[in-house]
Amino acid sequence: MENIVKHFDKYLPLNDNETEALTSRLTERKVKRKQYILQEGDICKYFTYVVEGCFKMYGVDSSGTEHNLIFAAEDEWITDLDSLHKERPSKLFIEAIEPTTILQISKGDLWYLYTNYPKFDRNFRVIIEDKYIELQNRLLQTFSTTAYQRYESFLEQYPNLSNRLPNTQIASYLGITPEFLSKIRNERSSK
Amino acid sequence: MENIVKHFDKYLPLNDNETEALTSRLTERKVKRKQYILQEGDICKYFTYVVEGCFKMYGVDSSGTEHNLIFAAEDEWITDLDSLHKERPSKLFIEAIEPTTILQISKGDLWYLYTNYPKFDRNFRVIIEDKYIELQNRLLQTFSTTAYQRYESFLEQYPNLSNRLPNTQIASYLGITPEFLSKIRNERSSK
DNA sequence: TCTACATTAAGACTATTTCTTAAACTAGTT
DNA sequence: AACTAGTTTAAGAAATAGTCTTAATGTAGA
Repeated sequence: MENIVKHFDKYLPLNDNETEALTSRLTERKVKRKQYILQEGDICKYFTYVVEGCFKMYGVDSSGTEHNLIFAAEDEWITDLDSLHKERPSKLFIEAIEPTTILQISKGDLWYLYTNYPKFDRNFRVIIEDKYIELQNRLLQTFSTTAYQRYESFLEQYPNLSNRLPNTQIASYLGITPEFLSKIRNERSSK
Repeated sequence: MENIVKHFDKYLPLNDNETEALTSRLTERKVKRKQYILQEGDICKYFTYVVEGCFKMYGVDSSGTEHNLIFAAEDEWITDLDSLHKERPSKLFIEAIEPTTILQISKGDLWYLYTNYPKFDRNFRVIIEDKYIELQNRLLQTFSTTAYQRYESFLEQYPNLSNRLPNTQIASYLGITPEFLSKIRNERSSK
């Protein structure tokens, strides 16, 4: 719980009331490698904060291929906002890549916080805005650069993740096959 | 100004104080077709609400090709959040596709509203969340479907825009050439 | 009315990426 | 410590979605 309180220090830090209101509504869970916290068809019930470990969120296309939308490691939030908000079945999976510890808040409790402690509106506004920026840059890159360049920027932007994740997962994030990523890495190291 | 006040009725409606605080900080502008409200290299200063007309926001790649990230028509917000927040030069252009009327609020004034009227934190949190969902679905589609399918969903999701926009602009949004979009349209109509 | 731009067409083309197979390696699990 | 499943590299052949080119026609803005 310390982590998440410190987490908010990056935004508007929480006072004692707010801290209590938040922590009393969080549930800690341990999730094993390859375990899901959301599967396609489920309605997403929680906003999840990662204390330790790492998730991937991905969709599966008609031919069964996984496409990683985003990773979430320590000190990051993850959820399927679409499903959470609109209470419709998710098109996505959220799966642990490592043994992971999380704190979860249910939609109802989160709404309670929003209504009674406006600071959460503020803090989550900024959190989402940052995620939006990330996603927008990613989309622009996807349109306007080659897989080689996208791998380069991935390494730059997420140096910690790039050591930690299997290349299959990185390939899926970049939108290519693992074999092709291997070629890119080969090309890279030889120059 | 009526429009924008009504706009907030979709979220938490504004009371008289909030309405006054907002409207007194908005500047109305008329923008001609092909005129920019943001160019690459500028630092984005405003959050812009579209009263009437339509913008495209796009990036230009190393070979000079434009890639449309998003359109914004009546009753929508547009800005380069990255540049606005971090006060760094934008990588994007925001250009009017039609003669357009807008209401703009400066970053400073927006921050003032956030600080003094928490409802704006709430409302913009929800606005951004919706945009985030849109972007996430778009990214997933880009990875997992063909241009044909993406065109289909574009027509479904933005029926009004699809009549209004030149196909060159739609092609740029889909990440293909206008010639290829023409092929897709041809294929479509013949079945 | 003029002019620039948008659309359609159609065929040739190609670059990027996938597919396939296979061998070597690595890390998680018991 | 051994087993097993999954990961990485390799390399050549193959596919294909999408581009390029040219050109004629259509359309909307000024």
